Amino acid sequence: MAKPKKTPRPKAETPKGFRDYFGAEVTERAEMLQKIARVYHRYGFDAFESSAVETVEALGKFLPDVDRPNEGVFAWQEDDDWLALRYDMTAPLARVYAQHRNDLPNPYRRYTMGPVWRNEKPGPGRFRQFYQCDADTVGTASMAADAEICAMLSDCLEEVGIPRGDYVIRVNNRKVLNGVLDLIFGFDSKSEDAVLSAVYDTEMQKDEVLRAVDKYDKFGREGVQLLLTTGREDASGDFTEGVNLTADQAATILNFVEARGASNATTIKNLEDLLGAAGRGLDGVEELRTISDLLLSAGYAEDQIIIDPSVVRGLGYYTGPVYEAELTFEIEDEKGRPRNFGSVAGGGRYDDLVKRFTGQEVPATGVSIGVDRLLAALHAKGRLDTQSAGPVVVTVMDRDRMSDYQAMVADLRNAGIRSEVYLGNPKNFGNQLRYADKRDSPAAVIAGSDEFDRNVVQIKDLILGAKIAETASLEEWKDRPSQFEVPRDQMVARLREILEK
RNA sequence: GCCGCCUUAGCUCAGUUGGUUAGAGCGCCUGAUUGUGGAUCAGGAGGUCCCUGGUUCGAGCCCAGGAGGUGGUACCA
Repeated sequence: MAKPKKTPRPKAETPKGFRDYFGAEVTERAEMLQKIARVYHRYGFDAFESSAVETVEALGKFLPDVDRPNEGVFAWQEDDDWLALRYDMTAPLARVYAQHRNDLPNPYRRYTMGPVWRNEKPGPGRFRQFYQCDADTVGTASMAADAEICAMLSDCLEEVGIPRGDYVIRVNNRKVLNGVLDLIFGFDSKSEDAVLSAVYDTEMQKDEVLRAVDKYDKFGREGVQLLLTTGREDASGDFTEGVNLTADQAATILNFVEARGASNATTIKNLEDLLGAAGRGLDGVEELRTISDLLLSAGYAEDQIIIDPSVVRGLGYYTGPVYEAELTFEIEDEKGRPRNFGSVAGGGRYDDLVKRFTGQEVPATGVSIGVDRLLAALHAKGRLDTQSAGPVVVTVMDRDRMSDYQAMVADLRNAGIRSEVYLGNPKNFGNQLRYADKRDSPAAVIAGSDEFDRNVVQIKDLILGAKIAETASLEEWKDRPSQFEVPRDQMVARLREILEK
């Protein structure tokens, strides 16, 4: 006899960076997705859904290399192909558009929602699987498309319960930032006479500058100043290399980042003044002016959508306008410290993404709403009625009358009332009410032989009962002030009254 | 990836200078009440003190290494 090998029990745990969603968490998100989708639909976007798995090749430059095969994405090899879970909705859209471009209308406008996956270190409120809800317009370079996206984003936020004034959509333009960098580095690296290695170094440095500017929100002027010049030490004593710019160069950049004026018109004027005669930066400013004008005439005020030169949105694939939605109200974390929620949505124009597939430049612009973050923000703010209504529980007094109890829930269900018969062991009656309590049931139905003989049921208002219990003495409590008797044929009507309260 | 902090019951945490049987609150289960949620009272279950090795007569406590968690930071389509 072989020794029976004890197989270790599997640990019941969610993998790191993932989580489970129960009851109201699922329905709340479904409702939010539906609200956002309705706005997108109203704006004329078409519903669309693609597979969660793409070839790594189609997803883009993030090829898993030999050393770090899973860096960033969840990828695996199948025969000779590398496959991966999508990490956003935009890269799949570029693939789909390139693939079906002959059959799709032009411009193509679609919205889509679903989970995306990122294989990276999870943080507080940051998971490796999360929901996004995207809308994009592919095939037009018109700034009207960008303006529309911003307007729609504003509508979405208000639709899900964030009133005007509690959010702001900040708009910037990559072309302006690049114009600033041209100014700093003294030449356009794309020109003919540029030395190749110098171009490379400069481009690297430009990326680093963008990264530093992106942290303006987090570290403030001083922090970015340090990052741009000599480097910065964080709270834990870790040191981040600086970009080694001169103080003058850093100051020029910071002047742009802080160029926001009291109104969009002032901001635009500031940007023009700072850019002087420099080339491509001014194109960007002109685009910002167009977007701002379009939004103002569409009725979106500058307390909702503002031009803010400090918006960067990563290095990314963005080529023109970029947008970011931020919640402006303060929330507190578990320890009561005020916390900044950061951005809940973002997007921008990416004119080169489809080109990877087709070789032709296809202008496109779109937005992505981080649904989980938005939900978390609403929760933290207490703007979500978390009280999920449980079912009416029909208790079991007499197991031989099961068919009568089933008839009761059938009546309730036919009347549209969420209800169920207690299916656990009915021996201990107290447990049945405790169960109803735990389920957040609004009411329980009670009927034993006594009630059946007289063709009545007891209805117990559990919400009222809980309220009474807070103050009542034992004797008052035992008196069952929240319970009353009704004829069987009035059960549905009386329960409906309770539910409507 | 880098830096810091942490790891004892389902949860939140005590645990003295290294000392014998590791505790509390909350939660859970049972009963007082087999036809009634809360409160109260009585009782009960629940532990690989993260792992491995070392020091010691003796380790939850000291030392070394590892793992996991967490906070910051870096990267982030």
